[in-house]
Amino acid sequence: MPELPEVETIRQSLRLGTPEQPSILGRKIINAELLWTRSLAEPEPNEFLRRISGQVVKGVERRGKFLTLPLSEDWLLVHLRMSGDITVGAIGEPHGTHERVMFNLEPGWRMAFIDPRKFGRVWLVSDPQKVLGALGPEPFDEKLDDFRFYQMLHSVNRRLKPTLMDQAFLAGLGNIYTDEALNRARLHPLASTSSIMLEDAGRLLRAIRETLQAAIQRNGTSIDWVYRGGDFQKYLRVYGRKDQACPECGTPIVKIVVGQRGTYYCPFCQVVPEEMRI
DNA sequence: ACGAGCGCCTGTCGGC
DNA sequence: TGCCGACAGGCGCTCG
Repeated sequence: MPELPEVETIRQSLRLGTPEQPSILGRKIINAELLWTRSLAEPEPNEFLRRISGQVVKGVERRGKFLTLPLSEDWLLVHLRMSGDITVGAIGEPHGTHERVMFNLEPGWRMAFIDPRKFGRVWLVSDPQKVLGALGPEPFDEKLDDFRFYQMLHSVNRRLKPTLMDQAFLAGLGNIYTDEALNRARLHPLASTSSIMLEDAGRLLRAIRETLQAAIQRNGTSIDWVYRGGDFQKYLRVYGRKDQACPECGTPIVKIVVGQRGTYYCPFCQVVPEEMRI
């Protein structure tokens, strides 16, 4: 499920609460339960359980695809990877099937880290930079302007899509929104970063921001059994739409593999890069 | 510096 | 119906 818009949606629901559940802000963590040990990245289980008990949730923030919760003493960091989710419910309600870490909160609530595929990870650290330090800029960072983005693209020499998905380059894009943004910007996923003109870079940056903003407004994308309640899947232009008409020109969407990931694009709007033509 | 391949996991779907 | 491979929103590692 989770790329930046889905993590942002979860962040907002945890921070503000919903009609069914309260905000976790200001709540004390009575204790935690580790139901799948490998979901914990660090510290060791015993230290984790001891250290987290009694800490208060001071904030609910996000950095890239990480959920970052400042606690009274440490930082609780969560990465949902492919199938993670976080829910809040009343203590005493029946347990769900894929709960991996449970946080019991005062008074009578619990926050569950749920993760069917078990790829997600939780950290409890005093210095979040230890985990987040290598991340690239946030897509909405005001200091990130067209020229700076152009410079970034020219500081590497690789294919556009793997570059945009590299969290050290830019934090937050995953497989879906990269394809969507590239389509919006009319750029081919295999185009070389060094072939990008300043105008292309500006268009791509705007496309990334518009795509993410629209997805956040729809509460993210829900596909298959990994369901969060968002409905941006109704507005996807290319992702998962092989052989269907491009919303811009009607040309059937093509699926290829780039960096081992399914990649969808319009062969008419997103022109095959110069260097790949024979 | 970059890309391919693989491991980590469970669930779903399409084809036979 | 049942089985089996392909595939899935991510990322870290090794090896060329």
